[in-house]
Amino acid sequence: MSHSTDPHSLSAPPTQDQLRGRLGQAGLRATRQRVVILESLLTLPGHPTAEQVHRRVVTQEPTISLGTVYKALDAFVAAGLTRRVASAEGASRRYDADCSEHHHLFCTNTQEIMDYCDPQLDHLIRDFFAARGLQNFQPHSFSLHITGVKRPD
Amino acid sequence: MSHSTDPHSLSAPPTQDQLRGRLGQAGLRATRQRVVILESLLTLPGHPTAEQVHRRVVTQEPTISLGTVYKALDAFVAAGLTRRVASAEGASRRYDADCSEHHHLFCTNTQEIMDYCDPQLDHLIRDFFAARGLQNFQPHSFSLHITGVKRPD
DNA sequence: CTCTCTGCAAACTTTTTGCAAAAGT
DNA sequence: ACTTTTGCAAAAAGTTTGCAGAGAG
Repeated sequence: MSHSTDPHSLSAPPTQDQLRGRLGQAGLRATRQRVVILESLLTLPGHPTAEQVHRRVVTQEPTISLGTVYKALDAFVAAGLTRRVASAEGASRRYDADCSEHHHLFCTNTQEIMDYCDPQLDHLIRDFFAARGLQNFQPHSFSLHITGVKRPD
Repeated sequence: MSHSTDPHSLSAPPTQDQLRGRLGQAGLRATRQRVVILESLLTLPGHPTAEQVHRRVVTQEPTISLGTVYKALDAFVAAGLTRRVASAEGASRRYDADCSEHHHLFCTNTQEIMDYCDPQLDHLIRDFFAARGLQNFQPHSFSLHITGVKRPD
């Protein structure tokens, strides 16, 4: 993607300590379970469901329960570490470790949801609404949902 | 909303015949149930859940079952009469009778989802992507999700 | 040591499915 | 008449909750 950044593929995988740090900063206890859950969220492609996070996480922490994943994800969302992404076709809830403003590419073939960051686009949209104004609505944030098909690279 | 049009409030309520026509064109049999379901979708404010459609529809057709509402909505979506709207905070699926391209205003106070049509905005976005191009993605349609708060009129 | 978090299981909500009877074309 | 659709009820899928015991700070 020429002008976009993908938060999942940019940086080296976060260390245990970085993950613990993020949890601590958010006021959450850094349990083994939460560390692997947060790690999964950061490394799993797209916007996984609780189920997908659980499947990934049981390989590292075999006794972890799906309920714990739900509770941890709720805690992350409440703490602002993570956000819920409206799921594309009404399936399960999806979570995104990236809280910065970004947009989504939704592929109708593979059902994948990819992040798309583009400050220039953000700027364009903000300017548009700054100039135009909505009569009875005060916009706060924008997220563009782009439907289409992934091209073979 | 100064420059937008709301498909739910624009026109006079559709007649039975118009509803039947729409169903027929879509290749669906015009049963009593489907007529009232489609009517509810068109007149209900926002983007109702199957549950909400059912609650509305049982007043006119008391024996209609929730399962029928689900099946009818699925049929509408398959036929292109209706589309699913990604629900805001992971609640139930929501449906929208309007298939034309439009955007959504989501109020964080009332949890309402309002339609927002703006050809100028569409144009702006299309131009932007026409000029820029995405490397491995062929965009097809765009929908802007605007989060904010409703202002008292 | 204290308080939060986990694991488990049960409850709940939402959606899907199967099938016989009813209704539409 | 022929098929699709309905209604019902049961099952599946997804999510939440309560509580006793384990683990973090």
